[in-house]
Amino acid sequence: MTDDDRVFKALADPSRRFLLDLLFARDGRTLTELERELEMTRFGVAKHLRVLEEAGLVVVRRSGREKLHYLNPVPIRQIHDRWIDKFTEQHVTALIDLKRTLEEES
Amino acid sequence: MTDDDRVFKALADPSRRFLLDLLFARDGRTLTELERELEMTRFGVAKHLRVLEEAGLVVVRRSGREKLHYLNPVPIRQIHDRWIDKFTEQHVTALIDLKRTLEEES
DNA sequence: AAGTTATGTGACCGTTTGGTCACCTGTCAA
DNA sequence: TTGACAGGTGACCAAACGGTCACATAACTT
Repeated sequence: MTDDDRVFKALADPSRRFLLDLLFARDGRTLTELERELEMTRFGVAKHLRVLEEAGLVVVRRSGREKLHYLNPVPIRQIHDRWIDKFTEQHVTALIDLKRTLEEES
Repeated sequence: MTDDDRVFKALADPSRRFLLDLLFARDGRTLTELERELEMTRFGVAKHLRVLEEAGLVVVRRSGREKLHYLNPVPIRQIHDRWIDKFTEQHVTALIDLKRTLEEES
């Protein structure tokens, strides 16, 4: 299993993406804290966090018996850079901004 | 199955990511042309392309009996924007550039 | 010390997924 | 019109994945 394989496999599950959303909104949460937000047993959440951690999408810091989880944006940016070059980036961001503007008007 | 679910599921397979790499290098290829680059039957490749197409990562244009495939960068950019805000983006790109520089020196 | 809180492990099971095959449709060229 | 070429469909099977459970370890509290 290669590094990037771990990253994409980790992102393939909606529960794990939701965990990233939670950490994007607020970093440094514990397993128990995150568990409350999902309709799933603690074991399930722990398993998902482990997958995210092994993919490098989440980094952890121990503090006593607690394990604090942080979002690591680097792998996400690398996905971006793999298929979007500097030149294309300008067009795409402009396109997305335009789309957003049009949707707000309607 | 939501839109973004389709995108992430599509990206979860290494063969499909390789197809995106091929189209990133050169757009507008046919199934037969792409098939030559993979060690897989035509049916397998067709199935993967279909998944990429349904996810909106690849768009197609018919030309007679040929089907030309193009890479669509928009969903990739949206993944980026989901977990990297404007502020963080600067730090992350700087970090990745630095990492690349250090690796080139060694 | 004893109870509570936070997290970790390995097994288990139903579902999904990757890849192949036999067979079929549509298009171009001689 | 006959054959070659480009692509599509539905069924099938082995392997991987999501989620749960019983059980276990470690740290804080009183």
